[in-house]
Amino acid sequence: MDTPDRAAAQPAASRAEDSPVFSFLNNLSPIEPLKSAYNTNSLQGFQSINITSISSIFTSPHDNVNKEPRLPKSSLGEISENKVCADSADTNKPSKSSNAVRLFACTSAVTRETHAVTCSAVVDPATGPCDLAQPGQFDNGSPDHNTTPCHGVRSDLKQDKTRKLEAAQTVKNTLEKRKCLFSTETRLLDGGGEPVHDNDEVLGCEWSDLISTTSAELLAFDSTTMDEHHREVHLAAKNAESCGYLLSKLTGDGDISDRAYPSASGQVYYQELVMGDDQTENAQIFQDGQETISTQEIQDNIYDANGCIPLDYKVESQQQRGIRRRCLVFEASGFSNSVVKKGTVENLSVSTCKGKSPVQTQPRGLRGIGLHLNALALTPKGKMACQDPTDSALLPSSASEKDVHSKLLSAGENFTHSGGELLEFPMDDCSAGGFPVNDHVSGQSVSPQKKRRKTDNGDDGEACKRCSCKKSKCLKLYCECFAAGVYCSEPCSCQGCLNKPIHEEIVLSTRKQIEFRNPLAFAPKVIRMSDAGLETGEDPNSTPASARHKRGCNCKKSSCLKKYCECYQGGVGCSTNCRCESCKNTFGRRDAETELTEEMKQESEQTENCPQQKDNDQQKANVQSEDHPLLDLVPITPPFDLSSSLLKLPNFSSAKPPRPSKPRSVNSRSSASKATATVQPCKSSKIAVSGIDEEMPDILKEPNSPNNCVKTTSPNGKRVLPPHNGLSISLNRKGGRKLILKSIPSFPSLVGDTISGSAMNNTDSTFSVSPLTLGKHCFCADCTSVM
DNA sequence: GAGTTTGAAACT
DNA sequence: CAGTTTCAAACTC
Repeated sequence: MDTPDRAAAQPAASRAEDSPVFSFLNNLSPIEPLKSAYNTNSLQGFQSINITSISSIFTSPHDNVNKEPRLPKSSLGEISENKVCADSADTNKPSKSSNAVRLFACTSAVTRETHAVTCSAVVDPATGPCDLAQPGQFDNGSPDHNTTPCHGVRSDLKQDKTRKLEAAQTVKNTLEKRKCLFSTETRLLDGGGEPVHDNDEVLGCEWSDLISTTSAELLAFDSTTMDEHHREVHLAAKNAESCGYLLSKLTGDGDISDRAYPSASGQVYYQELVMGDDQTENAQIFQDGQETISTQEIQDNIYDANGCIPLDYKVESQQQRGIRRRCLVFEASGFSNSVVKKGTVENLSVSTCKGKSPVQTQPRGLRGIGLHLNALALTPKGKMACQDPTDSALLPSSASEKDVHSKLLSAGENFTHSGGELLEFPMDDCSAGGFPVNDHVSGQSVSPQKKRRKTDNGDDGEACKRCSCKKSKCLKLYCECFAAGVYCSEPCSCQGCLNKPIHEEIVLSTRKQIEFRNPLAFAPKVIRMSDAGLETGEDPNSTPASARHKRGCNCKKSSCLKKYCECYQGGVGCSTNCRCESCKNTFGRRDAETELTEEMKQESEQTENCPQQKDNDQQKANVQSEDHPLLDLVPITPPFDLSSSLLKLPNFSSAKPPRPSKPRSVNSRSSASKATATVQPCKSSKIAVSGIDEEMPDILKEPNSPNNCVKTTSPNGKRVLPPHNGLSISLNRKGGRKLILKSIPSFPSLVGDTISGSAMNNTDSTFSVSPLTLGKHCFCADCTSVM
C-alpha cells in the first residue's frame, strides 16, 4: 500500500523535490522520513489511489494521510515541506489536488500562522498537506504536544514540523481518536466559527481548549484547517451528513469491502463537500484540476442535500479535501486511515457514490456537534441512518461510523485494535437503503409525516423523519433534528427553523447551552447491552433488553408500551432509573433489570477482558433474558454504545417488537436492511465510544458522549431517541469497540471541549451518569486494548 | 389531515 | 429539587 501510495504521491513530491524549496525544507526537517512513514501509514488506506485528496477526504487525521501520499516517497517531512513551499511557489503543479491542498494550506498557514500552530500539531499525519501548507506554522511544538501547542500556539519551525510529523505519526493513534473529537470540534468551530476565515482564530482557540493535549494535535489540525476553511468546515459538516448518507448507501453494499468504502466514501463525500467549499473559497488553489467539478456545484450539492457529488469529482476533490477533511475526520475520525487503506480512493469514492450516488444527500448536519455521533448511534438502530443520512449530521456520523469501521478494519490496526471486527459490521443498509438521498430534494416535498411513514414502512423511511417544530425554532431538544444533531432539511415541516447551516452559530451556541445545562442532553438516552445478542443472531423476539434507559422514563399512562416511553422507543427495558408506573415494558422491567445489571456488570468486566467472551456472554444474556441488562450495563457508555446499539438496532428493532406494536413490525420489515444499517451505526458507535474515552474530555465524555449520540431513530423512525445507546452492543461485535472510541469522541467534544488526553477513561465518564456505564468500560477496554 | 394524548424538555 | 408549563412527538380518529 504504502509504496503505491507513495508512488502516486511522488509526482507532486518529485516536483517539490526539484524545487529549491524542497531541498531547503529537507535540510530544515531532520525527520523527513517520518512523514513518509507517516504518510504511508495513513495512506495505507489511500494506497494506490493517487488522489491525495482521498486521504484528505478522510478527515483531518487522514489529511495527513492524504498529504503523505501526495508527498513523495521521500521523507514526509521533506516532501511536506517541499510541497508546502513548492505549493506556495508552484501552486499550479500537476499534483493538483495535493498541490491545491498544499497551497491552500500554505496560504492559510501564512495568514493563519498563529493558528498554524494548531495545524502543525495535527498536521503531520493526517494533514500532511495541511502541514505542508503551514509549514511555517509548524513549530517545534513537541510533536507530542502538538495538541496543546497547536491550539495555543503555534510553532515556529518548519523543522519542528518534521518532528511534529514524526510525533504525529506516533500520535496517529491518538489522532484517530481525536478525529472523532475533531469532528465534533470542527463542528463546533464551524458552528461557532462560522464561515469566515476570521473565525479561524476563534476556532483555533476553541479547538485548543477542547482539544487539550492528546487530541490537541488532531484538533489543532482541524482547527487550522477549520480556520482556514471554516466554510469548508461547515461544508464538511454538511458533507459529513451527506457522507453519512453515502455511507449508509455503502453499507447497503454490504461486505466488508463495502464497509470500508462506505466509510471511505463517506469521508470522500465529506471531503468533496468540503472541497467544494474550499474550492469556492479557495478556488484559486484548486484550480488545478480537482475541480472537475465546479466549486459551486459542489456547494450546491452539499447544500442541496441532494447533491451527491460525482465520484470522480470527489476523487479529484480529495486533494482539496485535505482541509475539509477535518470535518470528515471528525466524522470518520475513526476511520480515516483505515478507510483509505482499503479501497483505492477512487473505489471508495465510487462505491460510496454509487451506492449513494443516487441518493447522495446532502444533509446538512451540524457538523460540529456531537450530535452526529448520536445520530450515528441512532442510525444503527436503523432509523438513524435512514433518518437523515442525508440531512443531518447523522449522516456524517454514520459515515464516521462506517469510517470508523473501515478504519478499524484497515486502520484498526493502527489503533492496535484489530479492528477487524468492526469491519464485520455490515454497513448498512439503513444508510444504503435508507434514504434516498434525495429525500431532501425530492423528499422535500414529502411531508415529515410521510417520511416517518416511509421510515416506518421501510427502513429507509424511518431514517428520514423530520421535525415539525413550530415554536422551538428547532433549537431545543423537542426538535428531533436538533436533538439528533442534524440540521433541519426540506422534509422538515418546521416553522421559524433556526436549525440550519446558515445559523450554525446559533445552533452551536444553543447546543452548548443545552449541554452546559445538561451534559447528557444529547447523549443517547438508552444504552444497550444486547449487541452481542444481535450479533449472535438472537431472536428478535428476545428483547435486546440489554440496553437501558439512562435517565429512566417517567411514563404513567403508556405503561412503557408505547413510543412515548423512551425506554420502549429505544428498545430497551426499563431500569431502576425509571420512575414509570405500571411498567409493562416488553423489553424488560426495572425489577428484573437491577439483577441483570449486576450480572451484566460482571459480565461486562469479563467481556472487557475477553471480547470473545463478551460476545458469548452477551448472546447468552440475550437468550436468557430478553431484557438482559447485562449487556446493557456494559454498554452504558452512551456514545460508544451507540455504535453497538446501532448494530444491534436492526436486531434491536426486531427485538423490540416482540410485542411492540407497530414499530416493531416496521423494524422487522426493514430489519434485514436495517440490520445492515444498524450494523454500521454500531460500528460507529463503537468507535465513537472508544474515541470518546480516549479523546473526550471528562465532561464531554460523560454527558456528551451520550449526547452525541444522536437520537436514535426509533425503529419506526418516528422519534429517534438518541440512541441511547442501546448500543452497548457491541463490544462483542468484533471490532466494535475499536471503532466506537473514535466516533464517540467526536460528540462529546462539543460540550467538553477540553479533551482529556486519555480518552479511554472517559468512556466511563460519559456514561458515568448511567449505571450502564460499565458497558462502556468493556468497550473501552477493548478499544483501549485495540487502540 | 386534524385533533388528542403523552411525556420529555424547559421553565419557575 | 420539585412543581408547572411548554412543546412536539406519538397516537387516534
